[in-house]
Amino acid sequence: MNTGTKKPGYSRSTEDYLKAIYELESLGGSAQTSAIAEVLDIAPPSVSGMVKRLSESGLLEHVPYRGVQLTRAGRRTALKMVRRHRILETYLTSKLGYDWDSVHDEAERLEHAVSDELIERMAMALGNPRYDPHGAPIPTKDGEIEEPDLVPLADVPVGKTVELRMVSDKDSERLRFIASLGLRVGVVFETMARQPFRGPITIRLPGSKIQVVGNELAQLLYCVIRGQEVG
Amino acid sequence: MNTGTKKPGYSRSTEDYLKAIYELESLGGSAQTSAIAEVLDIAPPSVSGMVKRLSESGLLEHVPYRGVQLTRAGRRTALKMVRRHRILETYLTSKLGYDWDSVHDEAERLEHAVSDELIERMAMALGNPRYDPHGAPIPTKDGEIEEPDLVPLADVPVGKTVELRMVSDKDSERLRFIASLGLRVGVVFETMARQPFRGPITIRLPGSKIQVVGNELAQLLYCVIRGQEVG
DNA sequence: TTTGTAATTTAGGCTCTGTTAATATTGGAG
DNA sequence: CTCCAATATTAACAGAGCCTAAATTACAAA
Ligand SMILES: [Mn+2]
Ligand SMILES: [Mn+2]
Ligand SMILES: [Mn+2]
Ligand SMILES: [Mn+2]
Repeated sequence: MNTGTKKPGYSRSTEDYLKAIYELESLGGSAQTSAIAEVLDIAPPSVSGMVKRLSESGLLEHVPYRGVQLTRAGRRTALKMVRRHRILETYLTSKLGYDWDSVHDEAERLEHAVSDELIERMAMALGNPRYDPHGAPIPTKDGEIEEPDLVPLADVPVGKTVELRMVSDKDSERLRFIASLGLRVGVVFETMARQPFRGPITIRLPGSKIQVVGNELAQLLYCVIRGQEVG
Repeated sequence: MNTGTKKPGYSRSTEDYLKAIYELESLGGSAQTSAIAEVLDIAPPSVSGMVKRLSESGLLEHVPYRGVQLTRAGRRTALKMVRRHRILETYLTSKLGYDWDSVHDEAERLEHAVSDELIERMAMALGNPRYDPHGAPIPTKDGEIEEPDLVPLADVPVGKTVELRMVSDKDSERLRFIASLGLRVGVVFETMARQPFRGPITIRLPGSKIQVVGNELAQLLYCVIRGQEVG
C-alpha cells in the first residue's frame, strides 16, 4: 500500500529553515550556521540543533564546522515555499490592495498554512504570474525557477541606462522609501554620477527627475543594463 | 508606555481550544473536558493540562471536575477566531471558486495565520457579508454575533413550510450529499411526512421534487418555520 | 448508605524548538 | 609554527503541547 511517498507535512520551523538555506545557497555555494541564525533571528546553537534534525530527515547535508547544503528533497520543499510566498505576495498586492511594503510579513505566515490547491487557485486567478511584486521570479509548480543575471545598482557604472528589475523585500521601511524616490520594478533610468568611498549614486528617472540613492539602498536594487548613454 | 494591552498572539492550539469551548458553550452553558477532547480529537488528560494553562492566562475559568467557561478575554478571542474562520470560508467560496464542502479545513488552518488587516480586507472585498457559505452568522469586528433561533429539520412537525438557514460544516462528505439532494442555504421546502423511531423525513422541494432525508442528516439542517400548509 | 461507573485529574514521559554557558574547531596574523 | 579570534558544536535546561497509565472524584443506582 504505502509506497514511500507520504505527504510530508513539515513544521513551520522546518519550512522556514529550508527556505532560508535555499536563499543563502543562491548567494554563496553553501549556508553557514551563523548566516542561518542571522536570517531567522535565532541563536546559533539552536541552528546547530535544527540542522542535525534536518539532515537526519534527509533534507540537507551537513559538514560539521563547514556548512550546509540542501539535498534534492530539501530543495524541492524550499522551492515550494518560495513559490507559495511569492504567489501570496502577488495575490495580496493584485487582489486585495496591499502595497509592496506590507505583503512580506503576511506571506511569511500564510505560506505555512495554505494548501497546494489554494496556491494554484490564486496563481490561476492571477494568470500564472512569473514575478512577484518585488520582481523576484516565481518558481513553477514543478520547481523550476528563472535565475536572471542582475547587477546591484551599487555596481552599475556611471553613464548606463538600466531597468530596475528586482528589489529586496525583507525590510518594509526601505521599500517605502524606495517607492517614495519613484523607483518601482520596471522603471528605466540612467546612472549619472557616483561618489567614491561607497558614496551615493545620482540617477535620472523618467521625466528627467534626478534622485540620489545611498550605497546601502543601491545594494538592494537589482538592475539589468540596457544600453549606454552617449557621452 | 505599555498600558497593559499588548498584542497577545496566541498559539494555534490556544486559538482552537477557545473556539471549540465557545461553540460548546453556545449549546449547553459550560464545556466539559471530554466534550472538548472529542471536538479537538485530543486525549482528555491533554485537555486538563491545557485548561490549566489557559485559566492561568486568564482566558477561562475552571471549576475542577465540573467544566470550563470563557472569561471576557477568552470570549473576545474566540469570537475573533469565529469571525476569521467564517470570513475565510466566504472568501474562498466567493472569490476563489471553492465549494462549500471544501472550505472548512482550509479555513481551520488559515484562521491562525491571517492578520486582522487581511481579514478586514477580505470582508471589505465581499461587502461585509453577514453569513458564511453554510449560513452561520459572522461576528462583527467588535465581537457581536447574531443568534438566530433555528430548529433542526429533525424537530420540524409535518406539514410546515420551512427555509433552510444553516448547515453544520464539519463534515465535507455530508455537505456534498446534502447538496446533492438539492438542499442549500435559502432553499424553501415543505415537510411532508416523518417516520417514527428517528425515521426519515419526506420533504417537497421547489419544483415539487420529493426527497427523503435521514434523521442523522436532519439533525444538521437548521431551519426557520415560515408557514403552515393547508390540509 | 453504599458502591460501581464514568468523567476527570495527576503522574510521568516524549518530541520539538528554542535558550545560555561551556567547549571545540578553524583559519589567519604574527 | 603558534596563538588568537571568529565560528560552530555540545551540554544542560525550559516550555508548549501532546500521550498513556494510575489515581481521584462525582453521581446515580441499588
Ligand atoms: Mn517576501
Ligand atoms: Mn515563513
Ligand atoms: Mn467551518
Ligand atoms: Mn483552527
